[in-house]
Amino acid sequence: MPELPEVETICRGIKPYLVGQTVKALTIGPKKLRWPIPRAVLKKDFHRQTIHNVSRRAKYIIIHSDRGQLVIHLGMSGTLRIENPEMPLRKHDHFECVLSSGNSLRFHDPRRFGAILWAPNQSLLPQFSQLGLEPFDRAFNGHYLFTLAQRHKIAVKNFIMDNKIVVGVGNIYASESLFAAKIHPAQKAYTLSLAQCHQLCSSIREILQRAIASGGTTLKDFAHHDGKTGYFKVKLKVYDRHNQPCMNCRTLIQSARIGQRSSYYCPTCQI
DNA sequence: ACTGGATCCTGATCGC
DNA sequence: TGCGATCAGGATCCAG
Repeated sequence: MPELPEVETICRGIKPYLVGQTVKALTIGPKKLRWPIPRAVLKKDFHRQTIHNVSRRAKYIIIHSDRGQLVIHLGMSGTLRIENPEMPLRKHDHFECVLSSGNSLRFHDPRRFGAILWAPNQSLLPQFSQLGLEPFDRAFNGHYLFTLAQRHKIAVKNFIMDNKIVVGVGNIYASESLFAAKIHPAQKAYTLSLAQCHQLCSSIREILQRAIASGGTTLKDFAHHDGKTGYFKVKLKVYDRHNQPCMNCRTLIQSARIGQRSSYYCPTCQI
C-alpha cells in the first residue's frame, strides 16, 4: 500500500513516540513476513535498548538504537500504530514493541509482504546495498537519469519504478509523475531526451513533495487513529481515473498494463 | 548486464 | 447470498 510519501508521513508520525524510549518488551508473532522475523537476535540485541532516532531510507523505516537498527518495511498492506499495550492484539498484528512510556508500537500486515529486519551496527543489509538515489538527493537530476536511461530498453514507467535507479516511486506516483512530465508511460527509457529527463526528475520530486506535505497535515492525531493511520487522500490526476476526462484537455484517461502493473495516462497530453 | 515473468500472501470487489 | 475470478499502492528471484 504505502508509497514513499506515506512511509515518510508514518516515520514522522511515530518518531515523537519512539525517540528517547526504552524497549520494555517485544512480542513477535509466529508467521513469517517476507522473511522470518529475526526473533532471537531482536530479543537479545533490541530488547532493553534505548531508541535514539527514527529515519527512512527508500520505503524502509529505520529505528535506531545503540546496538543496531530495527528496519521495517510495510510491503503492500502493512501499517504501524501507537497503541495502549493493554488493548488486545488484532488479527494480523505480527510485532509489538512495548515502550517505557507505556505506549506500544504495533505492526499489522494482512498480506505479509512487509518485513521486520535487524541491522547490527556497522553492517549493511543486502536490501540496502543496491538501492539507487533518494528522489530528494541533489545528485538525482536530469543528467543522472539521462545517463542511466541510455542502458535501459524498458518502458520509462518501469525505469522510474526500478529501485536501483531511484527509490520510492511506486505504481501510483509513477503514473502521476509521468503525467506531470507529459511523457507517455510506454516510451522506452533510452529514447528519452535530456530535456525530458530534467522534466521527469523535477516532476517526480514535486509530486512526492506535495504528497508528503499533504500527509503532514493529517499527522496531528497519529496515535489516536485506527489502522488507517498515516494514509491520506491526495488529488490524483490520472491514477485510477480510467475513462474519466483529463484535467488538462478533457480527453478520456486511458489505462494499460505496463510491466504487469496498471498504468494510467492521457493519450493527448502524454506523447 | 538487462528483461520479463513468476512469486510470496490475504482481503475487497465484481459478475454470475 | 454464495462462489469463483480478478485485482491490489512492493520487491525479490530466476531463466533466458
